[in-house]
Amino acid sequence: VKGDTSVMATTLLTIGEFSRATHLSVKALRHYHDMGVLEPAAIDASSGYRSYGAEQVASAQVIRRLRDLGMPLDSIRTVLAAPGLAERNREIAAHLARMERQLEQTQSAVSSLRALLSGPAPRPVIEFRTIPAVTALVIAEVVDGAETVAWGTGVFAELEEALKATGLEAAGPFGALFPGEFFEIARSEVTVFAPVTLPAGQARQPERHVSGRVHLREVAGIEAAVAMHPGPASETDRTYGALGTVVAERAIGVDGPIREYYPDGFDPAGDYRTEICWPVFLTRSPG
Amino acid sequence: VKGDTSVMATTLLTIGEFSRATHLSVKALRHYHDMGVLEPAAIDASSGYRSYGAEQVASAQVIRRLRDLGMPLDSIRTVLAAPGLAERNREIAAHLARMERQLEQTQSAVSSLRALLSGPAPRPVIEFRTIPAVTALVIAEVVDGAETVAWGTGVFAELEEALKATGLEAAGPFGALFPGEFFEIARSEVTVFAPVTLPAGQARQPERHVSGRVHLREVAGIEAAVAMHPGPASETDRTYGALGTVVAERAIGVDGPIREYYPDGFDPAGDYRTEICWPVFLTRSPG
DNA sequence: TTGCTCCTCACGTCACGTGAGGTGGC
DNA sequence: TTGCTCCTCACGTCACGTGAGGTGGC
Repeated sequence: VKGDTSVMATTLLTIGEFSRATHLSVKALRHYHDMGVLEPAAIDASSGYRSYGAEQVASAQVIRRLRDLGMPLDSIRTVLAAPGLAERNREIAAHLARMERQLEQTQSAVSSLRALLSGPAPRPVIEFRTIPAVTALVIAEVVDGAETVAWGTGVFAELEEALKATGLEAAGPFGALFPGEFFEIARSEVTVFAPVTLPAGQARQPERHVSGRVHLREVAGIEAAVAMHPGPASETDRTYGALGTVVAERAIGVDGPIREYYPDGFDPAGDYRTEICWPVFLTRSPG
Repeated sequence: VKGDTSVMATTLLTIGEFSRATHLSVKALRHYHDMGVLEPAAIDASSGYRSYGAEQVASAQVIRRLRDLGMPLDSIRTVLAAPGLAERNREIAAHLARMERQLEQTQSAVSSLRALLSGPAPRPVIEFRTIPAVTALVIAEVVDGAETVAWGTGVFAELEEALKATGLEAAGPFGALFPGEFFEIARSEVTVFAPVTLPAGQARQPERHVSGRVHLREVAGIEAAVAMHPGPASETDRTYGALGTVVAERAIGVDGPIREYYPDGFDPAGDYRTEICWPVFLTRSPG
């Protein structure tokens, strides 16, 4: 009679049995209860003993796999509570995309670690230069350090389109501005810009919306220590180190944002160079 | 004169300058100081201001990359303090190996998550069976959950060799015993065994050392609920869930270790089946 | 009656981030 | 004199693990 499932609505398991059936630790199961991720089917009023329904094994397995993938409990709760498949899959897809970005970062960390350990870098050539102000198509947004590369790809594409749509003439390679905080707290407003030549006679206006996220405005001129990094922007750390050192030695560093130019364009998949400009206060004619 | 590096032994940077040059946050740098991972070149006695030497930029970059790879600060300290290249590379290689194992686990989690979400599993066929005691070549060690698969590969190879070396006749597929704790706390003693037939007339001894980690001893008989999982041992969770549920419904679960058999051998890279045996107390003739 | 399972706090872990509250140099 | 940089606590985060100390059912 015990095995007659047509009579018993639900088979209840103790937390220990449930732990062995799902390969989740008892401590983890209690934690999931506290966090509202997986509520026991029943709780004994006097003893506090938890009981789990046999049909909860499926949910527990999903939780275990999502945790194996590093998904936070908050997201898992959302996934399990999702009303439809669409919302559920969206949350999971978003997490897998995060993981993919992380994997890319890991791969780049491995390769630059190899480079770092293979010996000292060739000292980059550093020159001091005055960079004049330009008018530019500009997108500025607050960005998280880890997402900058992915974000940049979309932003450069949008600038490219705006350049075509407006018919403005490009006046040099694309660039980007990173405030000091960007490196210190890995999150701040980043400005990406495409310098343009205004048609002769057109007056400069203070700032004008163009389309989507794109505005037309002036990008200030600076004096800077400049070095060309031979590889993509994701691995510029050695050149940053060299620049920061030289500026501390030979000039007065000032507060403005650090600037990068991408003379070969910006293509996360391919190879391109990155010109790094570290703002300084020139006290004498450089050379 | 400020730029004359032949006179100045070391250029010192403030923590802010050093932060911008290395892309490490000020908070992180202070933490690395507290942890003894990266000591500032100088500390002002009255103000407590930290100063970093320009040549410390290189170490900081290594630290940043190792942190990007998830290496704990303790290991990083070891790497940086390593007297020779050999020791340093050993530590890094060990970490990369850990990462590789983790990546494998992630990949398996993605694929079984896909399976879990693609709908309910076919109910496995479960039978109740009495498994007799056998004499076996045995290796037993305390193992961490995450490392079980890698550990198993070596262990099975060693058992295979011992089987050849002793000339004993195999008496069925290789198996393994997992105490309940193994699933509850993901770490405990795991026993792997190769059943053998003793030559006629040879008396059974209590336990005998054979070679390396291999012993010859009896593996106890049990009564068990048994199900064949169609895939490798790393993705048995659905079958475990079904078995745990059925045992709770239809039998009295007992305390002994859970047992797995590998009738197709054990090959982490390839495909093989896993037979799972959940110990029960049979109260009536099963059928 | 003795183990065994289960319970609830409370605290530890790890690598920082987040304020609070205060000081020194240009 | 006013910002700006830097300082030191102290506490928060996240997903549990690790005891301590105690209770209920066979």
